[in-house]
Amino acid sequence: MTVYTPGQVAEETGFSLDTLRYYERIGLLEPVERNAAGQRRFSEEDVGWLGMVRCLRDTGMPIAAMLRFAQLVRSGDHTVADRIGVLESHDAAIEAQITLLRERQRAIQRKIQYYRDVQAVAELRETPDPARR
Amino acid sequence: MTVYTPGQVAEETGFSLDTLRYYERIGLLEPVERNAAGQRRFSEEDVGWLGMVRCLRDTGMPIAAMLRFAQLVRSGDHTVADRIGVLESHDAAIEAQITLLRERQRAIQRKIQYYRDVQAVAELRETPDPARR
DNA sequence: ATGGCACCTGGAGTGGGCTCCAGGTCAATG
DNA sequence: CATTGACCTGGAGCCCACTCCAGGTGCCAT
Repeated sequence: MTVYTPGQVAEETGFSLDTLRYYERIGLLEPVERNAAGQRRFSEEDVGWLGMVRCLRDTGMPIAAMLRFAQLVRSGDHTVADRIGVLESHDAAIEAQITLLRERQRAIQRKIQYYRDVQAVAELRETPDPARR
Repeated sequence: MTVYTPGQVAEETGFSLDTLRYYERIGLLEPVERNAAGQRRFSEEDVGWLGMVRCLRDTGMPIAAMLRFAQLVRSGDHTVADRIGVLESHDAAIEAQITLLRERQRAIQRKIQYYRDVQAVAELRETPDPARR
């Protein structure tokens, strides 16, 4: 059974040491195993769960919602349907997020084009008729 | 020249009255015109700028960056190239955001599929051999 | 044995972005 | 002429998600 030091986990998951401790404190992570000196040793399972947390966080799920999901995961197999429900609705939320992002992006791109046109006109003014320069 | 009351602007832009006042306070909005009673009357231009702010906010631009952009807009035509630069790099940031979101979304969808498989196996266990029920 | 390093704890502090509040002004409506 | 409702101000408060800190432990290499 492989175990990971806090430093390794931070490296792998991209969470800071402080964030890892914070997640454990608030119960997003179950109490992590310790070695004789009291230092954390993360299991494969911990690291896997942190991967899930990474996905959910990066897609905008608030910590409170992740805590509820964590509760489901800990409550055993009879919650599998509920977990699917949570993830499906989050999947839909991500889709909506992307749709909005694309919409706003198009508006910004139109603005860029507008500024380019403004520039082009300005240049025309500088050299109104190339043939006559 | 049409003007808009705070309520109308809130309605149209989706920003709350408090947020509109906050944006003016921090200088994201230039001092808004007032009527005789000291109440705000937003111009078309204000509303247009708020549309831009909406786009930038919704796509994750921090307020500090929007303030810098606002400065460029106010500094006159010679900043058009800079504005294009800001918007282009923000456009790229949005693209990156969407790419990450899609990546995470795929991982979540794989997880959903995994849970569905777990469920299927569980059902098999309940009725191991349909022919023999 | 001495330094350096990775880690530990509880608790306080930070930053971003609003959001709320008390107490007040004005204009229109019943 | 009293009430209602939309608005005003300055300032405090809030929520989220970390992040930092002081003071301490244990282990390893020089």
